[in-house]
Amino acid sequence: MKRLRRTFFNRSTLIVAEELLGKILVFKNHKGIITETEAYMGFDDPASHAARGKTKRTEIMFGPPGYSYVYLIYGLYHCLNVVTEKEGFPAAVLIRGLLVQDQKTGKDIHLDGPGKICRYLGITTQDHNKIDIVKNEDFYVGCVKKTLGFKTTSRIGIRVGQDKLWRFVGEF
DNA sequence: ACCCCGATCGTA
DNA sequence: ACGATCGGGGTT
Repeated sequence: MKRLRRTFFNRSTLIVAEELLGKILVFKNHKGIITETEAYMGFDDPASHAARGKTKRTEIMFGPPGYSYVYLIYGLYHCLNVVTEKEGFPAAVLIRGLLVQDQKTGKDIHLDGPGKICRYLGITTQDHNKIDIVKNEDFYVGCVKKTLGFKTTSRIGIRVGQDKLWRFVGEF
């Protein structure tokens, strides 16, 4: 499958978040259609982990685009992001929705939530943080010709930064 | 060393 | 509405 290159991720995070809708996430033997994303970017976004500067956890968000950022939330769940924008500007897109076909049952499963996605795919901070998904053989985003319609809303699960409509929900 | 809190999810 | 569960990051 043709895959997204670094130039795709080296753009405005809002554009990347929107255009990731309908693309295919490939992880090992799994494939799924991305149905929901959120943007986190810059120093004026209080909901972003990286808004108050670089730390050991968030340094990947300051790095070059096209890398995974996987973090543990509430001590229980992992969340997958893809780093966006030029090196030095902290930004990433959170993958919140994925439509997969279960390999045992053949049934469609809508993984609606970032924790569910990582749990289903087996993505962890320990094993899958800071991976270059532009180069990796079994962790990348594939191109798709179709683009989905979408809506924007405020982001889920945050207390600050709710004024920004940076959640992108695909219509499929 | 200590404390608070969180980009969630399942159950009630 | 709430508890589970733990690492990050700021403060002492």
